[in-house]
Amino acid sequence: MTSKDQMEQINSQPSEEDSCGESTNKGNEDLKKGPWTSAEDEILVNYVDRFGEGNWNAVQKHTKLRRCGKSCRLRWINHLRPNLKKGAFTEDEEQLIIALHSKMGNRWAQMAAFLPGRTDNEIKNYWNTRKKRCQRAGLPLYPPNACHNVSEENVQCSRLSKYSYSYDQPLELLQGSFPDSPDIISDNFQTSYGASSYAMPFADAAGFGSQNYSFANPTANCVEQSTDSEKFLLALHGSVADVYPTTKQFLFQPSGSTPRNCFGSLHGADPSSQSLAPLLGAIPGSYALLNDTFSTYCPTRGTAKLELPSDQCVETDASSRLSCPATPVSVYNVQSPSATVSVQSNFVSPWKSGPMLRQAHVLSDAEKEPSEMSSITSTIKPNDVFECSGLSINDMELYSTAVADSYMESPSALVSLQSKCFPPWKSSPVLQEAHVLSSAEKEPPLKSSSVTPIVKSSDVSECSINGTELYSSPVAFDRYVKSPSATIPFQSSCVTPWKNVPLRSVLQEGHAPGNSEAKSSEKRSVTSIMKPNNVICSSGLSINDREFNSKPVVADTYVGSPPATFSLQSKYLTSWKSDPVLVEADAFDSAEEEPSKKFC
DNA sequence: AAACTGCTCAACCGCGTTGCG
DNA sequence: TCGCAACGCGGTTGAGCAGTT
Repeated sequence: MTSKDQMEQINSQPSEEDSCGESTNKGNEDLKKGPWTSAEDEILVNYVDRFGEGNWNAVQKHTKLRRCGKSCRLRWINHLRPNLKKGAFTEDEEQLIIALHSKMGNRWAQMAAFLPGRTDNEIKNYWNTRKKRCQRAGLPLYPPNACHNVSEENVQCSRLSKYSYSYDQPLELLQGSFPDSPDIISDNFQTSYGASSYAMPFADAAGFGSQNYSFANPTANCVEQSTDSEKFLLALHGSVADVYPTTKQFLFQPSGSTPRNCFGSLHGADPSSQSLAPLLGAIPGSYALLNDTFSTYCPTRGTAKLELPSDQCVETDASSRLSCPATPVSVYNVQSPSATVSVQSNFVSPWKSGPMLRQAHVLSDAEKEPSEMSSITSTIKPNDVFECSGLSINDMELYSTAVADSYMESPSALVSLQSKCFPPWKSSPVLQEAHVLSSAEKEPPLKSSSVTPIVKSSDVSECSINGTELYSSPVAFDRYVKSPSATIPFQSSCVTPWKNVPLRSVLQEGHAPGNSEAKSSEKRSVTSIMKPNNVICSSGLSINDREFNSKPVVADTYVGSPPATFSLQSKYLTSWKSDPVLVEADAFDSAEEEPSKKFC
C-alpha cells in the first residue's frame, strides 16, 4: 500500500472530532492534555515518518496516541520536527527579533520565517519576556529616540483595522519598509517609500549597544539612484564599511512567501565588497539587516491595504505608489553582448501572488495566454542590478529590483533594459526602461547539471546537509511534470558570502506518479559547493500562485576546500516513490576565502 | 529549609482562514 | 454559495525551575 493509499484510507475514515480547541468532545473524554512524554513523542514521530505531516486528527485513529490533532500538530511543529534549533537565542537572533518586531509587530509566525529552526512560539515567548523585562526596568522596547513605539492597543488596532494608522511618528519611520513576509505578501498594502535612516541606540537589556539602523529604500529612490548608481553603491558601502566594520549582512526572505530567492544571514562577507550592493538591491521582498545598518525593501502589491506592525507608521498618501520587488533575473538566450536577450523577471503581479517568471514559464508550457507573463528584454551584465520601475498596472505601479545572475558573453557590454509587461487587460506590452546600477562582475563557471525530475502536487521537501545542518521548511510542488523526462528548473538559491549569485539546482531522477514503489518519503540531494554561512533557499517553482514555501537554509559545515562538493540532501515527501530524488545544484568553482564566522 | 517571586516555555484555547464537497 | 473540517496563528495559561528573601 502506498503512502498515498494510506493517507486516502485515513482520510476516508470518518472524522469523529474536531481539534481539541473546538472539540465537541464527542468521544474525546480520553484525550490527554498536558506535557508530552517521550513515548508519545516517539509515536508521533513514527506517525509522521510514515504518513507525513498533516492529517493530524488522523494520528489518534492510527496510533495509540490519545492526543487531539491540534496538540499533535503543535508538538510536531514546536518540538519534534527536524532541524529545530534548541537553546537560547543568539545575540544575532535577538537583534533580529527586535528588528523584525519593530517592522512586523506580533506576527510571530512571519518572524519565525526569518529565523531558521526557531518557532513562532519561541519568538513569542522571548518577546513577551523581553517586554515584561523592559517594562519593569522602564526601558523602551525599541530605541527611545525612535519615538514610534506604540502600545499594545495600537498593535491590536493596527491588526483589526488595516487602515488605522497613527501619524504621530517620525517621517523616517513612516518611510521605513516592511520586510517581505508571507502575510504581507498576501495582504495587499500600500505605502510610500523613501530612503530613510534614523539612529536607534539600543541600550536595553538585550545587549544592544548604540547602533544606527538606517532604512534605505532603493526602490523609492530608484530614479535618483539609478541615475547615479555608483553614488548609491558607494553610500551603501560606506555606511557599512566605514562606520561599522563588523557589519553582518542579513538578507531575508520569509519562508512562507512565494518562491523567490531567499537569503539568510551572511557572515564573513566583506562589507566593502561590491558584491553586497547587488544583494542589497536585488532581493525582492527582502531587507538587508546589517548589524548597524538596516536596509529594507518594502514589497507591496495589489490594492492598498496595509497591516501595520506595532510601531510602524505608513504614509497613506494617496499618491504613494505600490512597489513590487523582483527577484534575481535569469538571463536566457544570450546571443551577443549587444544583442537582445530574453530575461525572465520574477515580478510579482498584483493579480498573482507568485512570481511572473515561473508562472510565465508554466503558462507558456501550457500554451496559455501570456496574461501574467512579465519579460524583460535587455542586454545586461552579470550582477548588474536593475531597478525596474513604473510598471503601472491598473493604478498600481510596480517597482522592482533585480539582479542578473547569469554571465553574459561580454561582461563589458552595456545595455538598456526594457521590461515588457503583459497584463491581462492589455494587448500590448508595457515597455519600461531600467537602470543598470553596477558594473559587471564575471560570474564563476557553473557546473552543469542534468535533471529529470518528477514532482507532484503536494510534494514536500526539506533540506538538510548531513542530516542536521540545513534548516528549511518544506517546499511544496503543486504540479505534475508531465513526463519523467521533463525538467523542472527547481532553483535552490544559494547566496554565499563571497557571491551574490544564487546557486541553481534542479531536481533529478524523477519517477512518474503512480509508481507502485510509492512510499511516504523520499530524499533528494543537492550537490554543490558550499561553505559555512552559505544560505540556501529552496525557491522552486510556483505554479499556482503560492504553493511554494521555503525558508532560508543555512549551511554551517565548511567543505574542506572551496571547490569541493558536498551532498545536500532534502527529505522529499512524495506519494509515489521511495527512492531518493537527486537534485544536483550548479556549483561554483570559485575559491574565495573561507568565511570567518558561523551564523548558525 | 521554606516561602516567595520571577522567569521560561510548553501547551492550550479561541478565532480566522482555507480548502473542499 | 454554503457548511464543514482542517489548519494556522496569536493570545493566554500554568507548571516547573531558579534565584532571592
